[in-house]
Amino acid sequence: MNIEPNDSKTARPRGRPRSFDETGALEKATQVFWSKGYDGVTIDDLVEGMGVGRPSLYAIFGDKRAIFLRALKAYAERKGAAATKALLAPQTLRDSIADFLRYAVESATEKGSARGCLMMCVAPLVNDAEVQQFLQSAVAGGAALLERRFRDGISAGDIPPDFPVAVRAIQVTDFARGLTMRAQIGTPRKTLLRDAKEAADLVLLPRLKAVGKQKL
Amino acid sequence: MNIEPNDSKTARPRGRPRSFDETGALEKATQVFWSKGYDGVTIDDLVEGMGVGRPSLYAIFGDKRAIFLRALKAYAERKGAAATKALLAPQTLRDSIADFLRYAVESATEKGSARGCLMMCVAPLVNDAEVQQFLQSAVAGGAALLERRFRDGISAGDIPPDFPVAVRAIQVTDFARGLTMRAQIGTPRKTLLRDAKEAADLVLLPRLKAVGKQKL
DNA sequence: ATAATTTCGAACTATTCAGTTATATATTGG
DNA sequence: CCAATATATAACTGAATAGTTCGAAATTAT
Repeated sequence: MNIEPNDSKTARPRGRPRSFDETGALEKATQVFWSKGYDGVTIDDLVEGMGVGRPSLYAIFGDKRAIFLRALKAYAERKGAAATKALLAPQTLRDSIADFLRYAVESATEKGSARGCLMMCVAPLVNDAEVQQFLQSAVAGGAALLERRFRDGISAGDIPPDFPVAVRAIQVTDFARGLTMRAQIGTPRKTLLRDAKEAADLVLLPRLKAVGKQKL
Repeated sequence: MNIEPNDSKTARPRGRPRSFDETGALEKATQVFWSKGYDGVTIDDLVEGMGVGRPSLYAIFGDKRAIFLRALKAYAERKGAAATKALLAPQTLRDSIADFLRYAVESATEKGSARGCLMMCVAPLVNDAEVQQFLQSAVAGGAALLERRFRDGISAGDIPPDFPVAVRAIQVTDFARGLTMRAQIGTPRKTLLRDAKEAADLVLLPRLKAVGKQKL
């Protein structure tokens, strides 16, 4: 049983060829963890879901923790790249923020995949220092990216120079988290897309002048 | 070993008295689930954490699922009552919203307890129809409560009559979710309290007039 | 062809875990 | 004090689980 397309260039290694693709197996592992949660996953779940035999799984990927870490990092890289693309595409600030949140909703409500998000809904419950540290830096990175986009918006004149970029960047990420969490518990995509749009509108509102704020 | 205060009135049942308090044991179960996640908890964890012997645990509470359901419902009632209190206390709308979000942050960063929230961070991962349904109604209830508070704010003149109450109510809950999730992954309470304050400010901003909105 | 190398498939082992059972203990009622 | 009742403690049982071992299979190098 040899599945490999064997892309010409790569000199084939010596022994029996693998019956699976390493990257593909990791993506399948992501789905397994995503749908069952870290602690809910057994090695047998991974064996079945990844299509990799038990001994190969241990030899090539290591134990559950190691598999999760690799899956998480690969997942974060994919999602991060997509989010960055949505955010930094040449368009108005409003469209960038709206696209960012829309992407969050869409990927959290994709058909064929578990709902929610591996990084927001699953990984935070993993009781492991390296996972937690990775999450912290991912969160910080996302906020930093958004802040940068807001600053570009000031340069472009889309928002006033006194726009509170740091605060609003965090607020966008909090909205993304809230929307994603609701996706996980079954809120329909349509509802979330509407809410994402409203959220984008809200975070783009400029500060009220002091006199107006007093009234509240 | 008899711990019961035995509050006079209650006629004592016949056999050997229990060495634990049922409500207290459930609160301890909440802590166990909260800190380890549903799937991460074993019966032995509950036996140790609740201070209830194994056979008594099965006889009185049932299996893990039953314990979780009772713990979740009791927890939701406590938190819901506290949030309602913060929200409906006689004060300005701004203070109500700010208190609501502040309470969310404080209870998600309490010392001695796991960080985050049983309903937002743990329960969504439980693969059980009754749990999911309970969460959905809890989410809807929270949003309805906030919407009511916003409407009262219109009556009181705190916000204009065209204030988008439904949208903003959902946005407050999304912020609460985002803040809670960040609490779980270790964001300091101080940071979150600041962000909660900013979030309250943001959701109270009135809609921009059409002419202003065009510019963005 | 044959040897060397790598993976695959299936079975094995020790451990952990859920749920139960048996016996001892504490209490009420007569 | 003795019977009845309810809980506590400890040990037991069968199933699930993690990680390993071993022979068969597929491939390359000679």
